[in-house]
Amino acid sequence: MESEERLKNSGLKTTKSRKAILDILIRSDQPMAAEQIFLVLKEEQIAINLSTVYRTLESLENKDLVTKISILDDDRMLFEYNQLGHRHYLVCISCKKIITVQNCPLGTYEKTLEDETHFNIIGHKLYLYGNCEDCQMKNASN
Amino acid sequence: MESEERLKNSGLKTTKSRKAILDILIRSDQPMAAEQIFLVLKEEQIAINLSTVYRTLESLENKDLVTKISILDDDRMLFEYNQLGHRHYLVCISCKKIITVQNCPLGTYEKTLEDETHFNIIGHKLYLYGNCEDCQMKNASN
DNA sequence: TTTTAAATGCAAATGATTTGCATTTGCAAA
DNA sequence: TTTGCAAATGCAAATCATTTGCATTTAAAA
Repeated sequence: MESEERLKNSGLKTTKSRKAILDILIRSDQPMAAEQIFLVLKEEQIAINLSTVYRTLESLENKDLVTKISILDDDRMLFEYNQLGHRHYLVCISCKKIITVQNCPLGTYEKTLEDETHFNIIGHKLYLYGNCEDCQMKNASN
Repeated sequence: MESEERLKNSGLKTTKSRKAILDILIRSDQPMAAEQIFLVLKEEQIAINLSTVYRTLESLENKDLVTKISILDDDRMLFEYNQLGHRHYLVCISCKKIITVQNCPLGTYEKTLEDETHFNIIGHKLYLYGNCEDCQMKNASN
């Protein structure tokens, strides 16, 4: 219900599409592509047009209810419910599973880099790639 | 000439396309999209098909002569000559300029995360976003 | 209940990338 | 130097993810 609260407070209308899409992203344990969301909606007999899914994700992103991430070797944009906390992504290069990681190893690095480059840094995205436990075992037995 | 050496040693044929594309990436101070490379080739009157640029980049990437990066809010794949050293990317969200950064703030973080998640981590990509000095000044005067 | 702007459905369009196939080319072998 | 052949390329079309235009529907304020 917190997401509906945030939706109401966002200035956007509280539409069926938005509630449904937020709900799916909240229930998902990893970022999803627009078409994946669309397929889940279909499974749940919620008729929403794919173009609406794209539009809705963009609206929600603009209001910070959703964040967009971009994984190398995946052409698609991925979206997740914005849990309002800093996070990184651990990606299995075999099964493509994405695990969110909370702790940030950067410490004061952004500040240090600002001093060196005269950039005004507002954020970062860190993706770590490797093989998950399952795929390690699978690969070892092949 | 080092790149031609690496190309010869890569097992790929040393074709005109490959030499030309590597040369352009080496001369560029930041990662480039396939179409940008294509346009520079055109400017230099080097007739190479756009589909060949795509194919060539993929071949070169497969042989680690080139690396592919993916910046949020840029649909395109970006490519750069693989200087064979770890690096991160500092991206200006206004002018989209990308600056390569050498030092890595992660320290032993990958190892720590491996212990926590039982992943076998093989690498990471770090993108820092902000405004460059030029765009800070430009934005301040608008 | 009405009104209205935002949201949506629909179909088409767009742009980045990939693909199939005929032809050309790099280069190893003779 | 020539030859043969698999890799590479040009070309045009196809594919896929995403966006767009426009008519209709809907959320919510009045």
